[in-house]
Amino acid sequence: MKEEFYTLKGYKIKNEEVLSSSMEDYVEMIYRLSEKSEEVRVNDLSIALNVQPPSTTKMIKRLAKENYVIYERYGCVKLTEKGREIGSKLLKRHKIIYEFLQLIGVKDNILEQTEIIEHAVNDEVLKKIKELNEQLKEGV
Amino acid sequence: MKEEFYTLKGYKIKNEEVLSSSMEDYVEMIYRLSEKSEEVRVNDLSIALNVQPPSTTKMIKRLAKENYVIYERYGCVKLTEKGREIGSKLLKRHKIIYEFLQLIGVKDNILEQTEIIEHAVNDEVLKKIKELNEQLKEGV
DNA sequence: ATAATAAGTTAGCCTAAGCTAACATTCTTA
DNA sequence: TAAGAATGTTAGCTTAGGCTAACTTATTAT
Repeated sequence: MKEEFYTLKGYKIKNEEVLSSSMEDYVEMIYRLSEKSEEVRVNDLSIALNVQPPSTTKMIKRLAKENYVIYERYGCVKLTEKGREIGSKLLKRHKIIYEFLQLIGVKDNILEQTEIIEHAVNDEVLKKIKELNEQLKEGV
Repeated sequence: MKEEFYTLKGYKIKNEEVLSSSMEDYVEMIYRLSEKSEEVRVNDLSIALNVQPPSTTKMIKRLAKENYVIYERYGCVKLTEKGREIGSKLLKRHKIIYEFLQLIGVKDNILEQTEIIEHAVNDEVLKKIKELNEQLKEGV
């Protein structure tokens, strides 16, 4: 089997990935915020993601067009069933990566590293890391 | 300490990262190719990275401007000292991630996953994963 | 030595995802 | 209930990093 290298962008295109990293960030955060307050608004999201409101508006529109959220101007953001499923999956993924980093002894910027790495792992890798976490916890 | 979330792009900006993921891909590949043939040309790189030649030309110019490579039109690409150091580091990083994925039993698309994940880990995480690899190899 | 081919460059387009400035809407409170 | 504050939207800019089409330069083979 020939080795095939791609630039990162190349993989994105090649995989016709459903959600971009940014989209994932927004969906994951909407999911988080939904757990606390029924009302998720553009402003909350912007603050939570350290982004300016126009960026959020733009992304929300896109997510709405692709049926991850329901939204109407000046209203509040609600995940669709599809969005909720993905959000839940993304949050689990986040927690697994976070735990992994803790278990291997990473000390600095764990949250930041989690946020960066989580977008990079596919289902199989995530599953293996999850199993590894269990092993690491046993062998305390 | 307050939790701070950023979108991926947010981290990129925040960290004023020296090399973007794409730049890393190019430098790493130039380094790889340099190991085999003294002559690294735009075309070789384009093929190796699955990218069209104009993309390579553009990136090479950028890398030259930022002193990672030396290049003159229609010539061949050479890493500077700085570029070589980084290339070597990137290649090591690649190998560590690749080995990690093998060790935890990932079977599908290991190379692709490596290429994606490698850009996401910082020095500390890499060090911890490297140590973990050693442990995992011991406990065969 | 010239014609054909291969390699490289330039110009200009596209998309994603940020941003600011300016405007619109909604909420709050005197 | 009207004014001011807060929130949200629109328009349009920016940058990175792809792409194609068209052109230029270099190499190879007759």
